[in-house]
Amino acid sequence: MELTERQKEIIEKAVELIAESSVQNLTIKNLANAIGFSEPALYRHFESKKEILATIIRSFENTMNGIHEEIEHRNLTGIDKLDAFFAMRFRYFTENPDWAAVLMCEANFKLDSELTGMMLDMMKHHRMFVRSCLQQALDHHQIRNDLAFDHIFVMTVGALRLLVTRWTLENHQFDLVEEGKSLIQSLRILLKS
Amino acid sequence: MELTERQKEIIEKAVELIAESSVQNLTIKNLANAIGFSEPALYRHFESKKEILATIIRSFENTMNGIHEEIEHRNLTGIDKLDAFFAMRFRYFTENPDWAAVLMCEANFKLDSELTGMMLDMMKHHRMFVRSCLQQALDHHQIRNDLAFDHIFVMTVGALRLLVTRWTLENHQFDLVEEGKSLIQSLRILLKS
DNA sequence: ATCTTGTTTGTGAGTATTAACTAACTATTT
DNA sequence: AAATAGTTAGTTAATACTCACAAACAAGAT
Repeated sequence: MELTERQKEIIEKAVELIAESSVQNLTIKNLANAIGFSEPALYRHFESKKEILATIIRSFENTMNGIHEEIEHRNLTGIDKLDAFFAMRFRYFTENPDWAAVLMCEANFKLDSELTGMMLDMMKHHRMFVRSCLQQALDHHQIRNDLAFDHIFVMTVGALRLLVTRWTLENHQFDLVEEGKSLIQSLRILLKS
Repeated sequence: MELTERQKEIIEKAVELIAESSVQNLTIKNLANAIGFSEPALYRHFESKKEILATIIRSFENTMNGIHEEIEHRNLTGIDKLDAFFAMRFRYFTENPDWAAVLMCEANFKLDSELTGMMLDMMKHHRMFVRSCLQQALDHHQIRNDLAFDHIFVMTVGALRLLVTRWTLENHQFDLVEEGKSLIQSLRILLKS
């Protein structure tokens, strides 16, 4: 799981290439050219193209785990936890916009059923975390209880997801962190009990 | 723009193949095999692979235009118009689940910049329609006015989009029309003034 | 009825290009 | 002398697409 500097450089460039258009743009040749060495050199650092994609998923998972840990350290509950989580996510995406473009679109990993599985697992983790926060918020009467739980979930996550998608399609022309904060504020107003 | 029966069959199969995994699964060979004729036979009906993808986008656009026309016939306003629009969309997706999977993911058309442009245009149209409905709803005081317009938009569309995405990922294991209706109901409750 | 002619829709055999990946070798550092 | 990280020159398979040809069918003229 420890990556060498060269490996980090490779997956960074790979993410760049995928973000530029799509996974169809990630070829060994393109990737090697982007880094500035020959195709076979790539195979000194990764077994296969699939392994590169798998590493991208694992790296992102690692980052998200880091965010989760930091969140747990802060002893927040319910809606404040969720708030902090999304704020940190937006900050990460702002610093790594290509990663946002690549990972918001699961189609990029449909090359292989194993990769698709990894992607679904990650999404499940994310979903469970958000749901637990929302459940906690409900339990603490931080949010209204006249709505189906699933609807609250889908509105919250759907709105925030779409914000990121728009930010990507509009070439990062607005401040995701600020807009995100503001959107979460609106969600809090709507959902408060 | 008029398609022959054979052409309709071809794009239907093409959509099936893309939905099955992704656009990477759409090759001339796969498509010809799925239909049951040889590769060159395809070129009797479409100039190129790109033309097949463009036809998919245009067909969907046509369907959506049909929905828009029918909506206009009903003389609905604001939130009722939006309601009817999404209900019809969900009905269409239920009857054509593969089309939902293919068209909810713009990455499937990043093969070519022209296709990407067509896709963005279609999304823009969609966005403008929804925004006009929401603006009308605001003007008629059907929805609360203490929230940023963009936030209302992103919550509404984001929630409904995510519902479709989940429905696709979960292999259509719930009734999209019913769940959609129920979600719209919740949105109306939240947003009413 | 049949011959001619043209159109439509298919075929088998091929093209050029590009994909992921490998083998054998070399320069550099440890 | 051994591991590391690169090279050139390949391989094999798949890609989108083309070409020359053929079967099927539908008029229209004889």
